[in-house]
Amino acid sequence: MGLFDYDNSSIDSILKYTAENLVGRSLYDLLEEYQNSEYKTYEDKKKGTPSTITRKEISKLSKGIYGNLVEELLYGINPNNSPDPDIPAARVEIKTTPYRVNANGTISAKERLVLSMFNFHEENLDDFYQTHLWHKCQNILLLFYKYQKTRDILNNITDKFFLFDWPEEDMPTILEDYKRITQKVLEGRAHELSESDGMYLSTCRKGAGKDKDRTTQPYGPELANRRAWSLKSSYMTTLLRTKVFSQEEQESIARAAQDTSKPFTQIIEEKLLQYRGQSEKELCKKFDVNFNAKGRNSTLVRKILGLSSDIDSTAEFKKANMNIRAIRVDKNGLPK
DNA sequence: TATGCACTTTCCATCCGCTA
DNA sequence: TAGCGGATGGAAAGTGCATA
Repeated sequence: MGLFDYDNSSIDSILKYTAENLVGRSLYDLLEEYQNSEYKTYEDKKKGTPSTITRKEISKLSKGIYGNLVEELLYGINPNNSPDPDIPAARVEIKTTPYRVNANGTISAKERLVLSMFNFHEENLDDFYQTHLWHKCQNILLLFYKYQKTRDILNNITDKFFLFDWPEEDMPTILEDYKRITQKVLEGRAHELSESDGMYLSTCRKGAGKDKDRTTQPYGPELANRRAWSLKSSYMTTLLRTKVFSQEEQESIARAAQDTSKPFTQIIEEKLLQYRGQSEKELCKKFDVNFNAKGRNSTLVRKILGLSSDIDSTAEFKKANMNIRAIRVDKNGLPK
């Protein structure tokens, strides 16, 4: 399937397109395809009119860069903060969210999933199915990527996707959570809301901290922190473990995380050998390392291994009793 | 049983881009 | 330009488990 080659009114088409065009690919791959395409938006592709707009660079420092880039590069949607779903015709909201692999090999959600802002004045406080939240997030296309602290985010690969359409068996709990939360607002206690109000559905704080970003509430005089609807990280973790990743996949991930069958040096050597034939200079360029800088070798090795700069203190290296400085890449990019 | 460590959860803070 | 929405990063506290 080519870029933007999906039917934006069909959930099945969107899922098929996602499976074929996103899973297993990095944002660098997507960016390359996007740059080579004459169409820059879904609308232009449908009209058959090559785009004339120049793509606006999104800062690498932007916190929402991953989600914004996926929407822009893969689905041809310009980043926005509309209260409507990202793909209105199919009522699909796209959310990217990280998961992490724990030291014991289990999978957890890195974070709660923030759904949409909770406007105390405008939100429907009686009927969940009449809320802005439901309007926007009825169908959520969850795109999961593995969280890696220091890795260049453009190298992240989306490895799983899941259409979250509010599982029937979870709805009684979610509706109870909704009641508990809205009851507080109806009683003028929006300022007392907490993430622990719900089992699955909750509200998390938004905006600046301290007293800098408080808002009024409809039934009480006290200013309350701005809040957003969210699915709790514990619920997201359960979702990952029961519905997103199969038992087999989890066992495989756990085995890989706990694989002690190979000496650590061998694992490292195998990683470095992927870059056989590339010079150190080429590798420095590829991994954005200053070729002329002191200590470039260790920086390069760290980047190749996708490990943090405080690597010498990480559990893996402690376990292996190794020091990164002992690893060298020669002028041909081979481990020595 | 006390202690330390790893993991999990909760909360706070901040940033960036878009819109009115 | 202020406010809003979407997102990430990190600190602190709670919990469970292994070990001495």
